[in-house]
Amino acid sequence: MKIQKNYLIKDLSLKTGLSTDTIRFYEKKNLLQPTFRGSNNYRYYDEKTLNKLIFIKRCRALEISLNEITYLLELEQNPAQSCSAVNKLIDDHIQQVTDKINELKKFQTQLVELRSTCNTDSRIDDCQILKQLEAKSS
Amino acid sequence: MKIQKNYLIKDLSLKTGLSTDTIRFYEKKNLLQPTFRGSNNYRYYDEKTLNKLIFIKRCRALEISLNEITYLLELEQNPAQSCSAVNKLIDDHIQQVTDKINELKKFQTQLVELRSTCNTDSRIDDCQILKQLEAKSS
DNA sequence: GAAAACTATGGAGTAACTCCAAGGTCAAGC
DNA sequence: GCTTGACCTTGGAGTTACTCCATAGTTTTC
Repeated sequence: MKIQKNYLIKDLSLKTGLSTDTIRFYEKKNLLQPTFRGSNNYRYYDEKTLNKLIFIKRCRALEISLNEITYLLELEQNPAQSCSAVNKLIDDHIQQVTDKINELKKFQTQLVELRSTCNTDSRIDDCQILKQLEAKSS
Repeated sequence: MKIQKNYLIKDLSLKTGLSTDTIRFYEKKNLLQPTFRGSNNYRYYDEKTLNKLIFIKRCRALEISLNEITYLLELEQNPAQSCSAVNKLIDDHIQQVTDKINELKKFQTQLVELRSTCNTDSRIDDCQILKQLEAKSS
């Protein structure tokens, strides 16, 4: 026999490290609902919602978007299905992260090269960095 | 003797590849102003603004923020000053990019590891990916 | 019985745009 | 002269994932 605990929003906040604002924001985005509202209109939550929030937090820590999380939560509703969709989502996300890393590395290279063209002693009107960023229309 | 050309916003758009919406947006953000307004209230620009837009576009291509660009444009107003502030801005920006790359690499590693725990044949309720993202409260 | 600590709602602000609607202007073709 | 199309204007909403604030009601603590 399991004892059903009810949590106020602050309890969830303390247990998850997410702010109450964030939890209410997730509700507005339809990621979760309070189990019920008290007569004072306060939100009350159960253990399941706590676990859901922990799930969301772990996903966010991997930069998985709220839309992607919504999709994962939907998938969890069909326990008998193959988890290929989960795998695909993670694969896609890995690809996104990889693409972003490559893009940033390109910027990094260009920036370092740009930076190397100037030394601190120059005057602004002689700054090679600014010169290179400016137009060479001819 | 230099011939002074006037451009409409569409001309700048075609020459820079930035949308007219973006150019108006930059104006709202105080990065630039039209040289004058016609009697029809149309914006007219000169060559200097065109060059400024090219400058902004090149900075944006390196993910330099509009705030940082504003600062660079201010620095250009003082040609006699040392360009150490420019160097510092670029150095800081390189650091930001580097930090972001490292963060993403961490995500990448964690995601690849997470992904490796599951194969496509599993059922959702047996999916190791979801299991690991869920709470282990005990 | 008052103050502190909680709850609620709604709205604004962040970054850098993009898209849209409603309406005015201008040049070309007939 | 008139229509058509391609411009131009402004203002506001939508995107992502929150965060912060004001205002107001409730509950707990001293």
